[in-house]
Amino acid sequence: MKITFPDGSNKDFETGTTLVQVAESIGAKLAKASLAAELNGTLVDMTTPLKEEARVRFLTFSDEEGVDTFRHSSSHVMAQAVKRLYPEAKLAIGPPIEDGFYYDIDLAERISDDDLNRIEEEMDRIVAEEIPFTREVLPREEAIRLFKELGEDYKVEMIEEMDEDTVSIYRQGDFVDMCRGPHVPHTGYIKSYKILHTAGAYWRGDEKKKMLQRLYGTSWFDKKDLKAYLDRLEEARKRDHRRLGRELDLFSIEEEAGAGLVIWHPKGALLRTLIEDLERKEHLRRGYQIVMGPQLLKVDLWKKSGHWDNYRENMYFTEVEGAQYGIKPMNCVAHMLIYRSSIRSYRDLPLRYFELGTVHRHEKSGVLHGLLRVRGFTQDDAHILCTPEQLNSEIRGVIAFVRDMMGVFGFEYEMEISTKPEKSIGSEEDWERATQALMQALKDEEIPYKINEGDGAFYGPKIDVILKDAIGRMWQCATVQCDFALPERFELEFVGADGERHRPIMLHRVILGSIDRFLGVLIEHYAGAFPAWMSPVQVKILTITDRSANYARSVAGRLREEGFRVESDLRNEKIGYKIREARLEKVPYMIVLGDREADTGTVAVRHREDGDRGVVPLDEFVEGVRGEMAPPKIPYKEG
RNA sequence: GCCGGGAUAGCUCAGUCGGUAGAGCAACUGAUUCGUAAUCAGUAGGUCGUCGGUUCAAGUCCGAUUCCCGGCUCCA
Repeated sequence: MKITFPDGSNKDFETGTTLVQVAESIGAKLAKASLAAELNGTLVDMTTPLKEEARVRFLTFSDEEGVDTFRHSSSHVMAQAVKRLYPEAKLAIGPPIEDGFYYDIDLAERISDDDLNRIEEEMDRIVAEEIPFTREVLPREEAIRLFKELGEDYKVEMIEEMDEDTVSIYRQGDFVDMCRGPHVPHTGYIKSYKILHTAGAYWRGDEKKKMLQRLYGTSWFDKKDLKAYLDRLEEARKRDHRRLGRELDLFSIEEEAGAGLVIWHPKGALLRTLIEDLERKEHLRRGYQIVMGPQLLKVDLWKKSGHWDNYRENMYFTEVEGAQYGIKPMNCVAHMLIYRSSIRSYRDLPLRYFELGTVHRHEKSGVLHGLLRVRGFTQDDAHILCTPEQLNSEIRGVIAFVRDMMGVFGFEYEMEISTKPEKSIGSEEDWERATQALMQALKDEEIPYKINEGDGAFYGPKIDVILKDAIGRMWQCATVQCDFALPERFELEFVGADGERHRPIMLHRVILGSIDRFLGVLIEHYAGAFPAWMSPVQVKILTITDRSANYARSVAGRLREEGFRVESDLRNEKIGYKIREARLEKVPYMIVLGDREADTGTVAVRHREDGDRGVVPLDEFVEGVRGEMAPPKIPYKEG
């Protein structure tokens, strides 16, 4: 029986040889590292005996499938430990996820953090026992009977909904789980793991269904990798924007003021202003017009826009002299009124209305999260009204804009297109054309994307841009949405070249999204060490002794004249202490001034990254850093 | 909103069995005038998230509530 390997080589084996034995014949190292294998394109266990000639690829922890297999087996080991300690526990699902795995368990008793240690101890025993994972294939009915006997109601429910005639199950000792597999050969593989925390999770992700207990864990082939991962989590904790926001005195969110309402302190407000100034400048360059709408609009207008019917739950309302008003959750309505305020010709289009609009949304209490999920935030929002012919180039303009802005901050991002959902308005052709326009725009700009079928807004498809925070959570920032509904509801029109009235198409788009959320991600991205142009304090002047105070004041004055943002530390403290504090504040440039510098009109420059840069004349320092102190110039070609 | 955990000085945290509140850092005061990540000494700082209950006595036990943390659902 001939077995062929990925490099094209092949070898003969007797029928019935297992994959483990095949791997061993190649090398003990490979056999030890192989977690599963791909047999003629299908994932199988290493214990699988071979019947006929085949192509084989061994999967180790450096293959994605190998990692998934390993973590999936880890979740089974954890589940077995749980079942040993809590025989009445019912198992739901236990898949691998990025960097780990989880298992959802239905158990009346609450699993506390102390219990996690007990579960880990039980897992240690299971690992030491090196229990083999064995696969069986049962007829569907028999599998249902088995899991009914075991009281595993969730497994029964899943099998009953499956189409297949047979079901594969895996056993490890007295533990049985329904599972597609594959698994590692035995439990002894799972040596480097940790149960991280518990959480609630709805059965099947449906908030109407029962809340189960989810145990999150992580596991690695190597002890070193586990430690590296736990260290990485610790590092991420240090760059958490909520922690840095307090340490750098950027913002606060206070119980007294209300949940999800951000209070920007001077340094944070300055940071925000710098970003907003850049945005205004870039929008004007790209043919947007800056507009501003009110914070409250009458309820009738929200009824007309559809928000009353579709978004009321998320809105705040107030009453003034008997009239009902809604606080805006979006900026679009005022923009509609601006468009409608005069007769528009096709020659006027596209019209691009831009607003740094502060909106308020009533978010459920459990979802609030620092700056990343709040109840009041400012969007860099714009509504583009254009003809159907202009749609493609307008979308491309937005995509290019997103790319340019993300480039400024060095962000990696992912793009997704969300298509027509089940509940939607508008004609089939409109949807098709809009979706094609979005796809074509991404193709034209050579940006890869994935498709989220049926995830679009009810009024149109959208492109979403997703950024990651410090611990890998994904946050949506930029979005481009086609909207047919609002132009219709507000009866927007333009006079075409044919002299007839036509309906414009509207693009709703944000580039950074919520400025607040974006800054949260940005703080984590830079770990608080912002590039000089956006650092609230760009230069901190540190004196060696009181004697240098006057010289320090004159240097500070000169730098301020240059437009640099400067702070001075003239306290009677040792220089090491002042440097330490300035470092913790993550100020990009420190200038150390003592008698030597005062006598020669020089400054001793220290940078937060590379330390002491030596002594230079003040003018030389100014010219040397002028470029990085100014907001970046973004390359932009019109058209 | 749901599940679990939590809230003690500006920050990080300790506080035993219910018996009158503790540390380090920060702050303030004084001394020190110092050359690239923490000088020394002293002082002050708390309605223990809030409201209610049990008790002779509550930071500690019970209930409610607000907010926070980790997830789920939802989302910029």
